Amino acid sequence: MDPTCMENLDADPGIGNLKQSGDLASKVVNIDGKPIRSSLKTQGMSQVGGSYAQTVEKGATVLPKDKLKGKHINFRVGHLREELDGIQKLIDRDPFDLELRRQESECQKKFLEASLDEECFLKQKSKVDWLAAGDQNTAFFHNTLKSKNHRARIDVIMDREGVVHEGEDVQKLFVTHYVNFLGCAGDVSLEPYPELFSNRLDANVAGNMVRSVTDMEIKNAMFAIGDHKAPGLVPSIPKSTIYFCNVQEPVRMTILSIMSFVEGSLPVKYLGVPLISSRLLYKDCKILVEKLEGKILNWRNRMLSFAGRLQLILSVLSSMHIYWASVFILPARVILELEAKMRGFLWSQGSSTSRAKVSWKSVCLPKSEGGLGIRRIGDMNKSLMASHVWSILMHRKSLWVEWIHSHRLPLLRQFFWVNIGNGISTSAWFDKWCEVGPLSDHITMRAIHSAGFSRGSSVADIYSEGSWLWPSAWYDTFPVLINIHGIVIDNNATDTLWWRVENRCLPFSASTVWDAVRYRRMEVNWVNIVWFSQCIPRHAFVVWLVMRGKLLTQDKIVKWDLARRGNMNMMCCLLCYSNIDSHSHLFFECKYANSVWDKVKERAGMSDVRANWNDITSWLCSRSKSRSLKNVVARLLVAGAVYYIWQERNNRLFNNHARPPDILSNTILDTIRYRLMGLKLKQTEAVVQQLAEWKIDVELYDQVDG
DNA sequence: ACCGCCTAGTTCGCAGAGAC
DNA sequence: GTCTCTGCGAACTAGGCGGT
Repeated sequence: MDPTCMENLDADPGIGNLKQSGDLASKVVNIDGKPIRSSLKTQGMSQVGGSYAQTVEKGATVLPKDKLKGKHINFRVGHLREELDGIQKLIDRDPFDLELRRQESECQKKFLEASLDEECFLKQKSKVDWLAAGDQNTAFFHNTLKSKNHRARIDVIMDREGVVHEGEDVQKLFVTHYVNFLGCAGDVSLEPYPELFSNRLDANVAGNMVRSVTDMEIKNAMFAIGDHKAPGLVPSIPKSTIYFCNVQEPVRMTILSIMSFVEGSLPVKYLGVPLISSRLLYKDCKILVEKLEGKILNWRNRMLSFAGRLQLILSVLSSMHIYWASVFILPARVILELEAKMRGFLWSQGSSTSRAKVSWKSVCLPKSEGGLGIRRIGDMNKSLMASHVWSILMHRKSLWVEWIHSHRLPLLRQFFWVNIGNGISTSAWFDKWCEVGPLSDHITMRAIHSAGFSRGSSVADIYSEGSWLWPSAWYDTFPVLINIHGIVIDNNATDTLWWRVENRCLPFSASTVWDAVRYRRMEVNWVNIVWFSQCIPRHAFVVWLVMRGKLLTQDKIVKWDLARRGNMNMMCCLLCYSNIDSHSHLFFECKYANSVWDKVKERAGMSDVRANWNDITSWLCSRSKSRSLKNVVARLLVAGAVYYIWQERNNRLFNNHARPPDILSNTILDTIRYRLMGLKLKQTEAVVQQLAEWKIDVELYDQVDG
């Protein structure tokens, strides 16, 4: 055994502890194979990973001879690693060099193979070493043995009086303990003393207690439990708190002494939301705002793109308030602040340096209507509240619903549509069951009463045998009644309630309600060319801004400046130095932008399209439904060109950093090429042809069947 | 016990100023 | 062009107070 072994053991914290045998804590040292690893280290082998101890336990497998190349393998791994490092450094300097990329992947493959060989070899080697070193009279062997002894030994023990025993005493203490525990020689009769148990069961009852129970008995017992009771449920004292409201002091004290619950005080939280007796105030949900703020603060230091922030808003921030919004009607101020925080995060990552480019109202439209698909908190709140209203109208069984029905209902009825069945449960005057709306909108209570009906009349009460029972004079007084046609009363069907939006009866859900109450706009035709599954999100975001005409271009700044100061600043497009920049100038009338686009448009199949934003978008829109690779590529390229030209413009403006147009167009093409390489495509003839144009090796692809 | 009056606290809508 | 801040009045509610 290598004499340096002991030093290495010391270097390893787990093993080093072995020396301090007096230390109680070190008694349970875990050696799990570390000595072996240490011994391998000393023989000049680098470790590759994996547990050597495991391999020892699993038993030897014989490796083919060519795998056992020893030091040669080790040398090869080191060499390949250096080579790989070198190539990667070169790639860092020039990320777009394709030859280097190819070399890297080749080298990486070789490196992985070599490391695998090395690992196999070392595993095998460790088994051989263990067998050889195990039984020899070496320091390593004795150390291992010593540690095993320590692990199984008790040096100090405390008895039940709290006296600590050490050394020899430990052994004695154990013996006396077990002598007492197991009992002494003497009376071993199993008959207890008669006075030990005063109450005894007679043989009959005792027999009953141990007989087997039938399934029928279990069933009967279960069904005997009340519907609202759980078997064996008793209030838990520590988990329960008692709250008083308007209770006099002596009564309160008496109740407290009987119940032995702890008295609680409001405000208290239940299921994560505050339990309060009055309406919800701003200070009750301030915590929600603070939570959101905390999240944003956590993300502040990350460099996130607009698209990244949008994703966080959609997936994290937008869901934080949902639970509260489903329980409470949130105070307007809370909604206002939550949205202000989201807004601030989206546009300026929590700091207040930059301003919103698009109004929040528009941002919160669905993507199909030109927004970003964020939902307004207020709208969500309304729609979630509506699900409570829904359970009221559906008479869901609950105390709360019953209370609402007796105290609060009459105001809400008119908003819902009833399909008449037998007409019994529908109010003739207040429910909406015909196109003209609730009849109470048109007919006065006085008229209803003088015609012999009452407030509570149902549809069934005013319709019989195919005709209406109201006086014919009503048609003169309330001409709107002429529009009400006969209805079909089906005595076997009950009246059903529907959520009705624009004459369509929909099944109820929070999202249909949200869709009905939210702010809406005309659908935009460009949604599919901005947002599609293969899009590059940060490109898409800039294109979205362009589509809305909201990039902060010079023509806009000039306009405000004119309005404010009445003079023209000296501005010019930083790409071509001739005109001031504007959306139509940048995409792609500008000489610079045009030459960038020129190199790109051919690949997009848009050589014949004029380099004008309107022409380009209408060309794309006419193909926006298509999901063929050709059209996806065109959208990707346009978005890429827009993104990089806008980036270039800003780089020149803020960083004083300029690139020539062909660098830009190459960057665009490369970026799109990498995107294409990451797609999963069905390999049709057209796809193969497209990929060949991009010089993408079809072999590299994850193939998708069907 | 019930009613009306008053106050404090709150939200809402609106408008204008100002910042970028 | 968008957002924030500010101020204003209207409207509402809870709770206190005093009178009947």
